[in-house]
Amino acid sequence: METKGARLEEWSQRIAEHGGRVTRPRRVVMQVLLEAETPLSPQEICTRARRRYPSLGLVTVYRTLDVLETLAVVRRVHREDGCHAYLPATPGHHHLLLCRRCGRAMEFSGWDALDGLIAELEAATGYRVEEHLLQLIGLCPRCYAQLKEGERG
Amino acid sequence: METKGARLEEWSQRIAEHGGRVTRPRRVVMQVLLEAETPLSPQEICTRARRRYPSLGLVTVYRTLDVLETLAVVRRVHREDGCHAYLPATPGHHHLLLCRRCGRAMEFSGWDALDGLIAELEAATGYRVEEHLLQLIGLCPRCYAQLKEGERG
DNA sequence: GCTGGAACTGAAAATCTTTTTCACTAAGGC
DNA sequence: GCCTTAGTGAAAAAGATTTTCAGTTCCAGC
Ligand SMILES: [Mn+2]
Ligand SMILES: [Mn+2]
Ligand SMILES: [Zn+2]
Ligand SMILES: [Zn+2]
Repeated sequence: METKGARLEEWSQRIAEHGGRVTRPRRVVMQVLLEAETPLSPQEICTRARRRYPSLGLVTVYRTLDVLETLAVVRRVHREDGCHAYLPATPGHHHLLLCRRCGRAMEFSGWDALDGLIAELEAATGYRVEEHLLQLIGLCPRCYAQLKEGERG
Repeated sequence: METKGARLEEWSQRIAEHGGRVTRPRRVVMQVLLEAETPLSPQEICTRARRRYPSLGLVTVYRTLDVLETLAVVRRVHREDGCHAYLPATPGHHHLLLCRRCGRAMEFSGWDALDGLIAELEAATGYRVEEHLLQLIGLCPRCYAQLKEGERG
């Protein structure tokens, strides 16, 4: 498993390669994202980042998220109650497993049995499928255990 | 296949059962949704509905969408460029097939080979999966044909 | 059919979120 | 270290959604 520091370094390099500058505000935003246990909204990112760098502007958070999204190192999470929370993205195509109780998110892949199903659907409908969005919502092991306990009393 | 009128009637009944009133503004919003070829934003719904009922307030569109979403007769579509377009939902659990060119959307179901895959994932991760969001994005047959034609000259 | 009262409506204002503008700052190649 | 230019933060603007409120309309009960 990759350390936080290594990923920060990696993201910084990606920004530089892309012709961008690695500034202090950007570094702080990246750190907050990398340390988060759950997806965070721009507002939440700003609040947390200001604990370390109080003069940070919310505008810069938005701009940094744009950059990171372009570089595909962060991903947006879609939920019924709002779709503007961001998560570090491991490279490549991934799906998301979300805990509805604690908010924890987990990426997974290597699961493209989905591909066979998509092929079937293409044959049946005439549609050409290019990409997909798959998110599973439920309970993480920890929250599931806690809820079962609660039921007992 | 169910007619538009029949579905309007059905939605109205659902509202009444739920203790709500079937008012003229609500009926107009429902009609617009039922006639749409693509998912529509609240703003778009309002514009179209005003052609028939000019005094309609945008607020009422928001409120009506809330009601219809609660009754699960409309569904929100999630896209990278925004997640606030609404679509009539056929009852039960469904997935979405979206055309990235013309915007047309198509629900599909009866496809829960996905269930087997979810069971595997639960075993592997310890997560308990309760619901999921699956949207496939690509080209509808019509748009695919047109694009291929365009390539030729 | 009327009527009374609660549900619903639209305008305006308030609130939130995101984008734009602009004068100033600081990365980082030289 | 210096220079250029990308990036920054404050403020304002633009957009989206929610709240408030006085007036209207639906419809259950007569
Ligand atoms: Mn996939
Ligand atoms: Mn399904
Ligand atoms: Zn979404
Ligand atoms: Zn199409």
